[in-house]
Amino acid sequence: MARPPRYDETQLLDAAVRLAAAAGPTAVTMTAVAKEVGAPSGSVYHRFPQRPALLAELWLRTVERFQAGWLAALAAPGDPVAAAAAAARHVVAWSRLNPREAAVLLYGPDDYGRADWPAGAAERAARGTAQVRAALAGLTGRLGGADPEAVTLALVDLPLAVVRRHLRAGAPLPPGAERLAGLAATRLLAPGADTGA
Amino acid sequence: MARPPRYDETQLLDAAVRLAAAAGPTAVTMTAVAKEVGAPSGSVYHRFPQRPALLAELWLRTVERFQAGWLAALAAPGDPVAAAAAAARHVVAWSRLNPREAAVLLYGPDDYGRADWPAGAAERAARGTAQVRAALAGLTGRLGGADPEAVTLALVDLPLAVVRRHLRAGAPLPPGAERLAGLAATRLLAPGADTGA
DNA sequence: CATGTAATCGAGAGTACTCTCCAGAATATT
DNA sequence: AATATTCTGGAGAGTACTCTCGATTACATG
Repeated sequence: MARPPRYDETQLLDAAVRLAAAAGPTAVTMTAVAKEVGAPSGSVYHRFPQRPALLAELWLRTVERFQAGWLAALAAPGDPVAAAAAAARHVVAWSRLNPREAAVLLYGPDDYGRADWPAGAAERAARGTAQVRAALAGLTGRLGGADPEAVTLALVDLPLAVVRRHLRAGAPLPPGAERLAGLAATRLLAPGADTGA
Repeated sequence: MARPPRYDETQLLDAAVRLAAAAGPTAVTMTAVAKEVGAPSGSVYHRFPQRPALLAELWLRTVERFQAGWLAALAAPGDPVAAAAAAARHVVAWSRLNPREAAVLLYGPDDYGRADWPAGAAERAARGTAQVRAALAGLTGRLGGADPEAVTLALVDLPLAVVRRHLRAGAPLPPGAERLAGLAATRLLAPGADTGA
């Protein structure tokens, strides 16, 4: 018994992703989102009571979509080094398929105003990072005493580094990017040489 | 024959670095810089006619300080892999010594409003990146046909990745960070396995 | 068709920032 | 001491954005 929505949450968040990818988190103003979808600003406030709520949802939706595939890639049984390489390659492959969402992730939650997020959002973010931490710890164990710093680097930060400059420039990823990320992860975690302590 | 300056450029830029490191480029407003040094806003405009001029100088001064040491580390004669590792380690060591300036570099020039920079600034930035590109090309040659993508990754993006999450969190770098960056660069560029093409 | 409900629409108040302008203050030189 | 010169200090106009609020619209149900 109600008027049907004309601008739904998904539509507004998609617009926010475009804005953030093009010009960074600060470009995601309520006014800009409204203009992007052709709505008056009041309609945006109907979905998201304040700007921090929109930014939180923008960040969380994106990061959760990303993590789902990453965790799946990492969960592959068998050789842990191969699983690590698969996860590293996944980061690049996902970025290639979703360049705008990947560009969102090049910034950190603080850049999306985490300090002002509504109550539930902080916990949702914590759950996500806890999952990632657990997965990293699990792999560290399977690798038999590797440096946790090296593991985090190989599986998360390094593949993002492969992708970063291209995404920032709005350029397509080079053909060998997945392979480079996988190779770097493999070499970094391969047994036989100590990875520090 | 003039009144002595009370707020000089260096002082204002140092304040800008603190603000940018603490809360990102957008926190560097003219008002905030003025408040940080205890001056009225007019005094800031006396040194920098517009905000983009201040942001440009903030970026360029920081990046040039960084590049000087990096280029020196890379220029070491002898084994190119060792030179690469030295450059990678340098990135981490410099970040450890200058965490606030390093935090500035975690963002890109676009985040500092490059599109609005005054005339000379764009050229200064271009000169810097040209030097870096030349150095990277030189090392690629000395390595004998390595993948340029891999070289850039090993010497620049990867060490920044080692350092990024800690700097963003405002946390000190872990003790083994230099070693990890050097190790990763060495393994990535070591001869004997193909690095893609 | 009448009614209830959720959504839209847009004007406008409040706030923060950029930038202008100019009177006055502090020095070096003559 | 007078003068020229550079800088400070602060008020205020213009602009962009956040958020509020009430009137209005469109649909589902009985």
